[in-house]
Amino acid sequence: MATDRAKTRYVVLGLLCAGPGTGYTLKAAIERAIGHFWRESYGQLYPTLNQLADEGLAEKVSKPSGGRPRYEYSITDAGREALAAWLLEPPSEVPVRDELMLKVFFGRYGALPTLREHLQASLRRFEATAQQLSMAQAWLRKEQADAPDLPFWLLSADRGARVAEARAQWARHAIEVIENLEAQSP
Amino acid sequence: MATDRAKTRYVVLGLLCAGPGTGYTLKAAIERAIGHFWRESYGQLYPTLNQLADEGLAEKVSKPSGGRPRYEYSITDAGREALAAWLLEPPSEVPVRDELMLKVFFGRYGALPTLREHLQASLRRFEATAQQLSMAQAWLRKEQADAPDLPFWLLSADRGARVAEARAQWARHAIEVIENLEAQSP
DNA sequence: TTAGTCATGTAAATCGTTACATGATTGG
DNA sequence: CCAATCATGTAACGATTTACATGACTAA
Repeated sequence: MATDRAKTRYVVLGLLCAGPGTGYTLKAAIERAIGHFWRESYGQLYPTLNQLADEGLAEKVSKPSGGRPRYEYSITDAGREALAAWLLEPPSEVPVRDELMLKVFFGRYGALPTLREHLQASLRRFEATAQQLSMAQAWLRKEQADAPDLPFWLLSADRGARVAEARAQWARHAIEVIENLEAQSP
Repeated sequence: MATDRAKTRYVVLGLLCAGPGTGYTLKAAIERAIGHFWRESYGQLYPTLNQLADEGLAEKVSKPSGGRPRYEYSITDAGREALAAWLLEPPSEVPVRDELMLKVFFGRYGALPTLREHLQASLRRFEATAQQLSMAQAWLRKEQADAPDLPFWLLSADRGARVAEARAQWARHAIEVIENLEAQSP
């Protein structure tokens, strides 16, 4: 019974709107398209797919490729309705849990050089994300120019890029602050 | 056995470094000080406190106030060591799961006015957070001017303010985009 | 007197990751 | 032939939330 805290269902239904797919291809699609704000594991994905099929929100069709078992899922009308209903509900707040920030906040009880290294590693990741999402936007504008989903896809990439850029700027500032602290104390 | 994916332990240990507290006051401190990047429930907090006491990382002392039971916890040397050891480890990546973004990404399958309302509600929250954290920084500089933790506290508030500001700017842009789409289609 | 705050916990349910288990196909 | 990729799943464990249960103190 659709516990409804489980959002995996809607991720799957949303992606199936763009066309049928297997557990494997959906996993790849999640990483590629929404990986900057959502992730799923196979352990979550495969049971959810079977559950959606049981509930009639998706249709499961065996499409073996070679000797390999393969199940393709497509969305049903009931599935589209379930997705639309969920889209109407106000989104729940982000459950924020950022371990880097914890280590910054409690920074005084650790070693400054280590903290700086954590920050530098994070900065590299933030920069990579920001750049990757900027490129994604350019690619979308060029290659998906007439997809009806385009504005929504652009918006999500844009949000990712902006947040990553803000995080990167903050990290640069933080590294400076820590370096100053390092210089002041032996 | 310190499963070590459980970060609640370190949140508690870190806060106890600033002085002893009860489960209730720690919950309040988490919300006030690190609520913009971390949250805990009582269901997590109280068992963790007892566990830390069992392991000798915190000391539990009964301090009833009136007829009311009350347990004050303080950090031990072993607790400080455990915190310091954890601070050395590289932070794990943020497990990102942002429901608003999911609703934006799948926006085409829902109603535009509803999406706009979700965005407007989120914008208000982002603006509130940004403003609140800016004020927190000013307050910290004034009232905690000589706390040795000051730079670390400022850094975390700064990160929250920057990210919230970036999100707010994005939300304003997103609302515009959705309004344009609404104007274009009946 | 009543609402709000202070205060501590447990139990059930669920959510989610990680590790395990297996094996075919494809490109170099 | 070997590594990477395609492909599906389960089991165990652990993390986390939510609801429940209880009750004293305090200020308006």
